[in-house]
Amino acid sequence: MLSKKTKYGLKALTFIARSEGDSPVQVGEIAKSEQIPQKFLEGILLTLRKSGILGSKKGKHGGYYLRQEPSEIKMTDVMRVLEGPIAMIPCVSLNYYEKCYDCPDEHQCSVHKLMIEVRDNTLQVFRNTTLADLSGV
Amino acid sequence: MLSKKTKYGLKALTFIARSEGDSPVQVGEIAKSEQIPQKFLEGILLTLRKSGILGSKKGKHGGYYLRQEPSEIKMTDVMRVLEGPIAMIPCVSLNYYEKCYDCPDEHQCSVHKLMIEVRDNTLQVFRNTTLADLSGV
DNA sequence: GTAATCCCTACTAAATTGATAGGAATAATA
DNA sequence: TATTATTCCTATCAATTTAGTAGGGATTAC
Repeated sequence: MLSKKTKYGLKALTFIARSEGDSPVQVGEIAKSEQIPQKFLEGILLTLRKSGILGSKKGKHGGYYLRQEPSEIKMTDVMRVLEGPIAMIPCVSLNYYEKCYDCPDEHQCSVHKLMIEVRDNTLQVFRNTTLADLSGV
Repeated sequence: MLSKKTKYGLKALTFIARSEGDSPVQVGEIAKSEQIPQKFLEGILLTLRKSGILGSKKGKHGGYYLRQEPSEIKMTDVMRVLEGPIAMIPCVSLNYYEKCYDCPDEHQCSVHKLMIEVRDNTLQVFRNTTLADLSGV
């Protein structure tokens, strides 16, 4: 299941991409428009900022803005920040690999083989999709 | 993340497929060989039996067996029984559709569009993979 | 009748999720 | 300088899910 965090994060990014203006976009504005609990969204945008996807401006008239063009922001990066590893199981994760304690030889593991395929297909989608595709910008 | 339940279930099915003999395969045998807690595995195999993928024989010399040839057992069915919906979000689920309470028009939702693509790609993998592919039988 | 096996229910500890609360730090502006 | 609006940070919490354990009933082979 996609977490609410990821869902809200994607919606917020889309909203920001569509609000391309001079001034940054405020959390309250996004929260209200997308029906997301504001305090929850605050934390999500903070995560996105710390990961380098968003920039922020503090204080009055502050808010968030994209650090790159929407067409440069790939879903692989966004999803890894929000949802974590793309692989469904650590033993096939490119970025968070971990051996299965119960698997003597993973090249003979049926689950491993299947999950490699799922991962590759999902990766292909995320690599070929940018925020521009999501937001229509 | 793939649950342990699903991982164990897939390994057990693979084991049973590879043990094609006259007599059914016993839980204890699978648990020992695949390093799965036996009581936990019992419940998983029960689920697979109730869903019609496995058959069982009770009593002494009892155990579990496949109801179809491995090449007839599709991953779509297995995954739905073990892991639940294949879609990452209910609003793109074919079998467990649910509207997002916060989404006025899902055809304009960026998350929706992305998750449809992921779902289609994952479905393609599961539709084209059978237990025979997993077990090499 | 005994032993082995599946079947079923109930329980539990730990982790995760989806928040909420309160306030510190910062910046614009009157 | 004081006020206000905003991001930033930490802590807490309730509900749910996950992974597993426990105990015993029902059924079958021998």
